[in-house]
Amino acid sequence: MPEEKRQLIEKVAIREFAAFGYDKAGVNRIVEQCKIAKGSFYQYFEDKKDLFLYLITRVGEKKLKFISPIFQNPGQYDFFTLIRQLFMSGIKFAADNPEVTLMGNWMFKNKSHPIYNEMVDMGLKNAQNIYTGLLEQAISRSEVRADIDLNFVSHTISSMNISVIEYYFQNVKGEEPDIRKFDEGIIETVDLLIDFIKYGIGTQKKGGNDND
Amino acid sequence: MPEEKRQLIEKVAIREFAAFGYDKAGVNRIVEQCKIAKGSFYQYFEDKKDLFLYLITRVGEKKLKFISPIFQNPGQYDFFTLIRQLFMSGIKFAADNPEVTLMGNWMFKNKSHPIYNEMVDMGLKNAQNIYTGLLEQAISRSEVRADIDLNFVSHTISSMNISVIEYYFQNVKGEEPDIRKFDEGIIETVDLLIDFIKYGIGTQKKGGNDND
Amino acid sequence: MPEEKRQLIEKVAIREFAAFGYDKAGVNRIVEQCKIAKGSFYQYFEDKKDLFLYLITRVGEKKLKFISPIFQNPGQYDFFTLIRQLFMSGIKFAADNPEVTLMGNWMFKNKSHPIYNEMVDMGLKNAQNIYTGLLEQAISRSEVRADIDLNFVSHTISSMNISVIEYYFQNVKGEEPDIRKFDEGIIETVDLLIDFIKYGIGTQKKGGNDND
Amino acid sequence: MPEEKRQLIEKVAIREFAAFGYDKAGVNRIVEQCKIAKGSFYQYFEDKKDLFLYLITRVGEKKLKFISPIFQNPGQYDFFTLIRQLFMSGIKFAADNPEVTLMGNWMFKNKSHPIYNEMVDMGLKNAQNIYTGLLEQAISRSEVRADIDLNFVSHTISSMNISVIEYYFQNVKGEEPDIRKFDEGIIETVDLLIDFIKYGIGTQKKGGNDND
DNA sequence: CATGAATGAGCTTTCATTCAT
DNA sequence: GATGAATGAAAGCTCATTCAT
Repeated sequence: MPEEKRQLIEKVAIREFAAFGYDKAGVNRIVEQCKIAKGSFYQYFEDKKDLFLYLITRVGEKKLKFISPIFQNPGQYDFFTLIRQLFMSGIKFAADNPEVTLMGNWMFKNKSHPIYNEMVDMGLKNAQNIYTGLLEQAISRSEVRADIDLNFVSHTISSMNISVIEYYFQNVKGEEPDIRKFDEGIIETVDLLIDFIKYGIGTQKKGGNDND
Repeated sequence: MPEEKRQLIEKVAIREFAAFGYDKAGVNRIVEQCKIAKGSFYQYFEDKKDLFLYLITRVGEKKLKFISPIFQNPGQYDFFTLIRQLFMSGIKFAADNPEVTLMGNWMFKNKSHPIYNEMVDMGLKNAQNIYTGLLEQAISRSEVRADIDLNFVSHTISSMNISVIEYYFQNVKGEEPDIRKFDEGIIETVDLLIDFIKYGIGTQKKGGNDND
Repeated sequence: MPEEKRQLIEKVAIREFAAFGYDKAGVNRIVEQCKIAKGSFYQYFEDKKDLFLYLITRVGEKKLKFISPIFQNPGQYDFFTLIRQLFMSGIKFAADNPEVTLMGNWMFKNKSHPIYNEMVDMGLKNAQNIYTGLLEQAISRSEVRADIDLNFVSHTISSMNISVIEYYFQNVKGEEPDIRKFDEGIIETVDLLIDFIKYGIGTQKKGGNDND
Repeated sequence: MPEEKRQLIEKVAIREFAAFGYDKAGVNRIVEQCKIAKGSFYQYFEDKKDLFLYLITRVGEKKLKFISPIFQNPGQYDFFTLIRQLFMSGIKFAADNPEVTLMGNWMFKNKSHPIYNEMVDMGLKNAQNIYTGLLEQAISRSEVRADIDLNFVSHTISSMNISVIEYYFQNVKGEEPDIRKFDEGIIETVDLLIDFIKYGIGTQKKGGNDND
């Protein structure tokens, strides 16, 4: 399969899955937009499922490459700075690749869909695992309270990651694409969220350990 | 429509929508499981959409009735106690009505689906609005920091609500239904989450205002 | 079946058949509008066909009664005066009973429909037969040329009868129901048609018999 | 779509629409008779409506091509000769293409059907317009009386055109297809009709011009 | 390898008719 | 007699997948 055609199919198919979700996405529409024959499509990909899993894999790689610079010197940042950077690049990635993001979010939100299990069987890690690792490190460095449930907190932070991206999509939809304006607004929002994660939203200081 | 049959259809249809989502849910499967004729179904409901919206309405009513005791004396609890109770009864409701919950969550996670707009056109409120109101009150009482973005925080707490329910479903799926065990585990989890929301997960006290 | 209910069903059913034709007419809609039970309907009538044929019969009787005065002294009028009167009362009947007329016209225009044969098997005469009789008499009185094909001319005049009614329906649709205006316009139109039938539309006199 | 199959579908579908009308015509029956899969049908045509409108267009073209020679030298014939030729070729066309004709007549007789408007929106002319133009010309040439209602007469002649074709179908149905016999009989019938239109059927000459 | 016509099980929905109450 | 819930065949249409060319 020539590189050019592969990229075309990828682009069109991601848009399709992003717009309709896995079930309602149509092979017909994809091949029509790509102006390739249906038969050709089935020579490149076994079936719709194969295409989807291929794309999910590629998307994962792409996103990982996008955020990997953050992990080059993992020791030099504290946990909250790290996840701030992760959230920021997550949103930057979403802004640059909205369709890719929508597709990824669809998968995240449809973990009961049969195809989700097929995905995990392929060995794809999801973001949650990353947070679990970072949290363990942060606890060992005393940056994070030790009395948390690791799995639960990583799951929750993961949800917040998706949540903030969706919030962004909902609130900037239709606005003029002033990049600076976007940056300012979203930096503020992420900072609020990190603040939220770090300190909560209560006015009282935490429990009895304030006086220690 | 006799009460008995209405309940049967309701139960079967909720399971269907929960398992497959709106689009992939099949009227065929529903009538087969109910052992009623296809024609009978269409005497009870105009179409698939009608059934879905009817169920969503019923589910909303049911859930509202379930959590309404919390709002009987809204003044006597502080914000964090209130949302703790909301989360708790949300999870209790989810545990008692897993399919109903899955169906509700499907709707929550598919706000771009055409049927979502039809639902809001019917006047159904979603959970987020509740949080916005509670947060405003909490800020006026100085229970919550005033420098938060109301919409964003209510959106995030709403997501956490769903998130914790999903976490619960994933982690107790398959286990024996030992109610006591569940209660203990989930109380702990919710408390952790409320703690999370209230104080964050950082070991440091918030900013400079500790010394004020 | 009480008289009151019979008349209601008749009225509603005629409107239904007029609006949708035999095939698309719905028993559901009829019983809904009549506010009678479906079961009751099938106690009055064997099936949809039975209802239709009953109505067609009644309509035929009604129309015959309406135009019968014309035939009380058939000898006193010449052929063209008679059919002028027939056309006139046909249109008057159509104006007074538009739905009945539409239903009758549907049957006239769907002679290839299976139900048409069932109708003729019941022994219902159609208008064409009337014209055949009148034409025979007119020829014997030398009011009409003898070199015509009886069946063909009666068929054609019959078509014209329907045609003028349809023309009327199309051209007065939406106008205010000023009866006088209607009468004037339609009298003129019928006179033109009778003129048409009597003398044709050519400017030349017929053939060589002008010089006789 | 291969020519062979296109012709098969066309033929079968025209027969179906001719026999049952638009609403009762069944895609199922069509594909069964063509021995093609249902899916194939829907690759050729968007839906039933698309098929019908395609056929009506084709039929219109076919008929227009059939009668177009008549209009090559429109000036050389008087009005009555022209419509005689139109009627004659109309019947000839009907004899050669009975199903096509039945389908066209169905449309003519169902002007209140929703699909009729879709047809006129496509820009298809109906026969009536042709007669209006010819009549205007004929009046200016003093071949036709000037005191007629143009719309009404063209509408009536149009009806007669359909009427004569139906008369023909009814009276030759079942007879052996002796072309010569047909020709003789139908020529006679059309001549009678033209005579009818030209001079009417009265024995008296028209109005005051008898004494000229 | 490329093509796109062919496939057919599956979908949602309709409606005349029946029959137990 | 009255009722209306129950019926199920049949309709129009979709779409992932196959395969002969």
